[in-house]
Amino acid sequence: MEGVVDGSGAQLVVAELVRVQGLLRQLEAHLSAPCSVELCRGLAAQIVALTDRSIGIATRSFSSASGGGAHFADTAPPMPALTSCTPSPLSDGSDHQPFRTTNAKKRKTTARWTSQVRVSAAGGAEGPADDGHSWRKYGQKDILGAKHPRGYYRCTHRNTQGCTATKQVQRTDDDASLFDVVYVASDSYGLGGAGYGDWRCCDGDLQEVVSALATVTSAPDHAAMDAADFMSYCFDFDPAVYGGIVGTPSFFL
DNA sequence: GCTATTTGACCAGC
DNA sequence: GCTGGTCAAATAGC
Repeated sequence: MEGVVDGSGAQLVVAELVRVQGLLRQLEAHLSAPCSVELCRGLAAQIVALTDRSIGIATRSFSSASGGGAHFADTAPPMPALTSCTPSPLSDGSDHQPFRTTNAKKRKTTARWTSQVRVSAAGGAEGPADDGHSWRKYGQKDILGAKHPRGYYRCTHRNTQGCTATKQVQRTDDDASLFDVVYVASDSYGLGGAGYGDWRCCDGDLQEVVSALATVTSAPDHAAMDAADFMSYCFDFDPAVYGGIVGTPSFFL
Protein backbone atom coordinates (compact mmCIF):
# COMPACT_ATOMS: atom_id res chain seq x y z
CA MET A 1 0.00 0.00 0.00
CA GLU A 2 1.34 3.35 -0.95
CA GLY A 3 0.23 6.90 -1.18
CA VAL A 4 1.39 10.38 -1.93
CA VAL A 5 1.19 13.04 0.71
CA ASP A 6 1.63 16.68 -0.14
CA GLY A 7 4.46 18.47 1.61
CA SER A 8 2.47 20.45 4.14
CA GLY A 9 0.44 17.42 5.14
CA ALA A 10 3.54 15.34 5.54
CA GLN A 11 5.08 17.96 7.79
CA LEU A 12 2.00 18.04 9.96
CA VAL A 13 1.89 14.26 10.22
CA VAL A 14 5.56 14.16 11.16
CA ALA A 15 5.01 16.85 13.77
CA GLU A 16 2.12 14.87 15.21
CA LEU A 17 4.12 11.66 15.30
CA VAL A 18 6.95 13.41 17.09
CA ARG A 19 4.49 14.52 19.73
CA VAL A 20 3.10 10.99 20.00
CA GLN A 21 6.61 9.69 20.49
CA GLY A 22 7.27 12.19 23.24
CA LEU A 23 4.03 11.32 25.01
CA LEU A 24 4.79 7.63 24.80
CA ARG A 25 8.15 8.24 26.39
CA GLN A 26 6.49 10.21 29.17
CA LEU A 27 4.01 7.41 29.67
CA GLU A 28 6.77 4.85 29.74
CA ALA A 29 8.62 6.85 32.35
CA HIS A 30 5.52 7.10 34.49
CA LEU A 31 4.83 3.40 34.21
CA SER A 32 8.18 2.60 35.76
CA ALA A 33 7.70 5.01 38.64
CA PRO A 34 4.92 5.95 41.07
CA CYS A 35 2.30 7.38 38.81
CA SER A 36 -1.03 9.11 39.11
CA VAL A 37 -3.70 7.12 37.34
CA GLU A 38 -5.20 10.36 36.10
CA LEU A 39 -1.89 11.51 34.70
CA CYS A 40 -1.34 8.27 32.82
CA ARG A 41 -4.92 8.37 31.61
CA GLY A 42 -4.39 11.90 30.37
CA LEU A 43 -1.26 10.91 28.51
CA ALA A 44 -3.06 7.99 26.93
CA ALA A 45 -5.92 10.25 25.86
CA GLN A 46 -3.46 12.66 24.28
CA ILE A 47 -1.80 9.85 22.39
CA VAL A 48 -5.13 8.63 21.05
CA ALA A 49 -6.14 12.14 20.03
CA LEU A 50 -2.84 12.77 18.30
CA THR A 51 -2.96 9.57 16.34
CA ASP A 52 -6.51 10.38 15.29
CA ARG A 53 -5.40 13.75 14.07
CA SER A 54 -2.44 12.33 12.23
CA ILE A 55 -4.75 9.94 10.43
CA GLY A 56 -7.11 12.77 9.63
CA ILE A 57 -4.37 15.01 8.30
CA ALA A 58 -3.01 12.23 6.18
CA THR A 59 -6.49 11.44 4.90
CA ARG A 60 -7.12 15.00 3.85
CA SER A 61 -3.72 15.31 2.27
CA PHE A 62 -4.32 12.19 0.26
CA SER A 63 -7.75 13.39 -0.71
CA SER A 64 -6.50 16.80 -1.79
CA ALA A 65 -3.87 15.09 -3.88
CA SER A 66 -6.33 12.66 -5.37
CA GLY A 67 -5.48 13.78 -8.87
CA GLY A 68 -1.85 13.07 -8.23
CA GLY A 69 -1.85 9.54 -6.97
CA ALA A 70 -3.49 9.46 -3.55
CA HIS A 71 -4.69 6.02 -2.65
CA PHE A 72 -5.61 6.05 1.02
CA ALA A 73 -8.70 8.15 1.17
CA ASP A 74 -11.18 5.34 0.89
CA THR A 75 -9.65 3.25 3.63
CA ALA A 76 -8.46 5.74 6.20
CA PRO A 77 -10.63 6.44 9.25
CA PRO A 78 -12.51 9.73 9.31
CA MET A 79 -11.35 12.83 11.12
CA PRO A 80 -12.32 13.22 14.76
CA ALA A 81 -15.79 14.59 15.16
CA LEU A 82 -15.47 18.33 15.32
CA THR A 83 -18.52 19.17 13.33
CA SER A 84 -20.23 20.76 16.30
CA CYS A 85 -17.94 23.69 15.82
CA THR A 86 -19.77 26.25 13.77
CA PRO A 87 -18.80 29.72 12.72
CA SER A 88 -19.34 32.41 15.29
CA PRO A 89 -19.09 36.15 15.50
CA LEU A 90 -15.59 35.58 16.76
CA SER A 91 -14.46 34.23 13.44
CA ASP A 92 -16.16 36.58 11.09
CA GLY A 93 -12.99 37.60 9.38
CA SER A 94 -12.69 40.86 11.24
CA ASP A 95 -9.60 41.95 13.06
CA HIS A 96 -10.51 39.83 16.04
CA GLN A 97 -7.45 37.94 17.22
CA PRO A 98 -8.38 34.73 18.94
CA PHE A 99 -4.90 33.27 18.97
CA ARG A 100 -1.96 35.51 19.07
CA THR A 101 1.25 36.49 20.63
CA THR A 102 0.35 39.36 22.87
CA ASN A 103 2.39 42.41 22.09
CA ALA A 104 0.64 44.64 24.56
CA LYS A 105 2.52 43.38 27.58
CA LYS A 106 1.14 44.34 30.91
CA ARG A 107 3.22 43.57 33.96
CA LYS A 108 4.63 40.31 32.74
CA THR A 109 7.46 40.68 30.29
CA THR A 110 7.35 37.07 29.15
CA ALA A 111 5.67 36.21 25.88
CA ARG A 112 2.08 35.09 26.17
CA TRP A 113 -0.28 33.15 23.95
CA THR A 114 -4.01 33.33 24.08
CA SER A 115 -6.78 31.21 22.70
CA GLN A 116 -10.32 32.52 22.69
CA VAL A 117 -13.45 30.46 22.29
CA ARG A 118 -17.12 31.18 22.74
CA VAL A 119 -18.99 28.63 24.81
CA SER A 120 -22.57 28.20 25.86
CA ALA A 121 -23.76 27.92 29.43
CA ALA A 122 -24.78 24.44 30.52
CA GLY A 123 -28.52 24.45 31.06
CA GLY A 124 -28.67 28.10 31.91
CA ALA A 125 -25.94 27.80 34.46
CA GLU A 126 -24.26 30.87 35.89
CA GLY A 127 -21.12 30.14 33.94
CA PRO A 128 -19.85 28.08 31.06
CA ALA A 129 -19.75 24.33 31.46
CA ASP A 130 -16.81 22.83 33.26
CA ASP A 131 -13.97 22.49 30.76
CA GLY A 132 -12.40 19.65 32.68
CA HIS A 133 -9.55 21.68 34.12
CA SER A 134 -8.95 22.98 37.61
CA TRP A 135 -9.37 26.73 37.89
CA ARG A 136 -9.47 29.03 40.87
CA LYS A 137 -11.11 32.42 40.59
CA TYR A 138 -8.84 35.26 41.69
CA GLY A 139 -10.65 38.32 40.50
CA GLN A 140 -13.57 39.94 38.78
CA LYS A 141 -13.68 43.24 36.99
CA ASP A 142 -16.24 45.43 35.30
CA ILE A 143 -15.03 46.07 31.79
CA LEU A 144 -15.61 49.40 30.14
CA GLY A 145 -18.34 49.12 27.53
CA ALA A 146 -19.30 45.60 28.52
CA LYS A 147 -22.59 44.73 30.15
CA HIS A 148 -21.16 41.93 32.22
CA PRO A 149 -18.06 41.71 34.44
CA ARG A 150 -15.06 39.62 33.46
CA GLY A 151 -13.95 36.83 35.75
CA TYR A 152 -10.28 35.95 36.16
CA TYR A 153 -9.19 32.39 36.86
CA ARG A 154 -5.83 30.78 37.38
CA CYS A 155 -4.73 27.19 37.41
CA THR A 156 -5.41 25.57 40.78
CA HIS A 157 -1.93 24.03 40.65
CA ARG A 158 -0.22 27.39 40.28
CA ASN A 159 1.45 27.29 43.66
CA THR A 160 2.09 23.60 43.99
CA GLN A 161 3.24 22.76 40.47
CA GLY A 162 4.09 26.05 38.87
CA CYS A 163 1.22 25.95 36.42
CA THR A 164 0.93 29.52 35.15
CA ALA A 165 -2.07 29.22 32.86
CA THR A 166 -4.97 31.60 33.39
CA LYS A 167 -8.32 32.11 31.78
CA GLN A 168 -10.81 34.94 31.55
CA VAL A 169 -14.54 34.36 31.35
CA GLN A 170 -17.00 37.02 30.27
CA ARG A 171 -20.67 36.76 29.43
CA THR A 172 -21.34 38.11 25.96
CA ASP A 173 -23.32 41.30 25.61
CA ASP A 174 -25.69 40.07 22.96
CA ASP A 175 -26.50 36.63 24.34
CA ALA A 176 -26.45 36.03 28.08
CA SER A 177 -26.23 32.28 27.54
CA LEU A 178 -22.87 32.59 25.80
CA PHE A 179 -19.49 33.21 27.33
CA ASP A 180 -16.23 34.31 25.83
CA VAL A 181 -13.43 32.30 27.40
CA VAL A 182 -9.83 33.31 26.89
CA TYR A 183 -7.12 30.85 27.85
CA VAL A 184 -3.71 32.41 28.43
CA ALA A 185 -0.37 30.68 28.47
CA SER A 186 2.93 32.31 29.22
CA ASP A 187 6.36 31.11 28.21
CA SER A 188 7.53 30.76 31.79
CA TYR A 189 8.57 27.22 31.02
CA GLY A 190 10.06 27.63 27.63
CA LEU A 191 6.90 27.74 25.57
CA GLY A 192 8.31 30.44 23.39
CA GLY A 193 9.58 28.47 20.47
CA ALA A 194 11.02 25.75 22.63
CA GLY A 195 8.22 23.28 22.24
CA TYR A 196 6.23 21.84 25.08
CA GLY A 197 8.53 19.51 26.88
CA ASP A 198 9.13 21.46 30.03
CA TRP A 199 5.82 21.16 31.77
CA ARG A 200 5.74 20.50 35.43
CA CYS A 201 2.03 20.84 35.93
CA CYS A 202 0.43 17.48 36.53
CA ASP A 203 -2.99 18.51 35.34
CA GLY A 204 -2.72 16.53 32.15
CA ASP A 205 -5.61 18.16 30.35
CA LEU A 206 -4.54 21.68 31.13
CA GLN A 207 -1.00 20.79 30.30
CA GLU A 208 -2.15 19.74 26.89
CA VAL A 209 -4.12 22.91 26.32
CA VAL A 210 -1.19 25.16 26.90
CA SER A 211 1.44 22.93 25.39
CA ALA A 212 -0.74 22.71 22.33
CA LEU A 213 -0.66 26.46 22.03
CA ALA A 214 3.10 26.35 21.92
CA THR A 215 3.09 23.47 19.47
CA VAL A 216 0.79 25.28 17.13
CA THR A 217 2.94 28.38 17.15
CA SER A 218 5.96 26.33 16.21
CA ALA A 219 4.28 23.97 13.78
CA PRO A 220 5.97 24.19 10.40
CA ASP A 221 2.74 24.57 8.52
CA HIS A 222 0.50 26.15 11.11
CA ALA A 223 -0.84 28.65 8.62
CA ALA A 224 -2.53 25.82 6.78
CA MET A 225 -4.50 24.76 9.83
CA ASP A 226 -8.19 25.44 9.91
CA ALA A 227 -10.40 26.12 12.88
CA ALA A 228 -11.12 22.46 13.46
CA ASP A 229 -7.43 21.67 13.62
CA PHE A 230 -6.92 24.51 16.03
CA MET A 231 -9.64 23.37 18.37
CA SER A 232 -8.46 19.83 18.10
CA TYR A 233 -4.96 20.89 19.01
CA CYS A 234 -6.00 23.05 21.88
CA PHE A 235 -8.85 21.21 23.51
CA ASP A 236 -9.32 17.70 22.19
CA PHE A 237 -12.80 19.01 21.93
CA ASP A 238 -15.40 16.85 23.56
CA PRO A 239 -18.86 18.42 23.26
CA ALA A 240 -20.25 16.01 25.84
CA VAL A 241 -17.86 17.37 28.41
CA TYR A 242 -17.54 20.96 27.46
CA GLY A 243 -21.18 21.76 26.91
CA GLY A 244 -20.87 23.05 23.40
CA ILE A 245 -18.27 25.31 21.93
CA VAL A 246 -20.40 27.18 19.47
CA GLY A 247 -17.67 29.15 17.83
CA THR A 248 -14.21 28.29 16.70
CA PRO A 249 -11.76 31.05 16.12
CA SER A 250 -10.01 31.49 12.83
CA PHE A 251 -6.38 30.66 13.10
CA PHE A 252 -4.13 33.61 13.59
CA LEU A 253 -0.55 34.45 14.17
C1' DG B 1 -9.37 24.59 60.02
C1' DC B 2 -8.96 24.46 55.21
C1' DT B 3 -10.13 25.96 50.73
C1' DA B 4 -12.52 28.78 47.46
C1' DT B 5 -14.72 33.13 46.43
C1' DT B 6 -15.49 38.04 46.79
C1' DT B 7 -14.01 42.59 46.38
C1' DG B 8 -11.45 46.80 47.04
C1' DA B 9 -6.79 48.29 46.31
C1' DC B 10 -2.70 48.35 43.83
C1' DC B 11 0.18 48.30 39.74
C1' DA B 12 1.70 48.63 34.91
C1' DG B 13 0.85 49.85 30.11
C1' DC B 14 -1.08 53.08 27.10
C1' DG C 1 -5.35 59.67 34.15
C1' DC C 2 -7.76 55.62 32.45
C1' DT C 3 -8.17 50.83 31.99
C1' DG C 4 -7.31 46.05 32.62
C1' DG C 5 -4.88 42.45 35.27
C1' DT C 6 -3.40 40.90 39.70
C1' DC C 7 -2.96 40.90 44.70
C1' DA C 8 -4.47 40.04 49.18
C1' DA C 9 -7.51 40.59 53.15
C1' DA C 10 -12.10 39.44 54.42
C1' DT C 11 -15.69 36.32 54.08
C1' DA C 12 -18.33 32.06 53.15
C1' DG C 13 -18.90 27.18 52.72
C1' DC C 14 -17.52 22.62 53.73
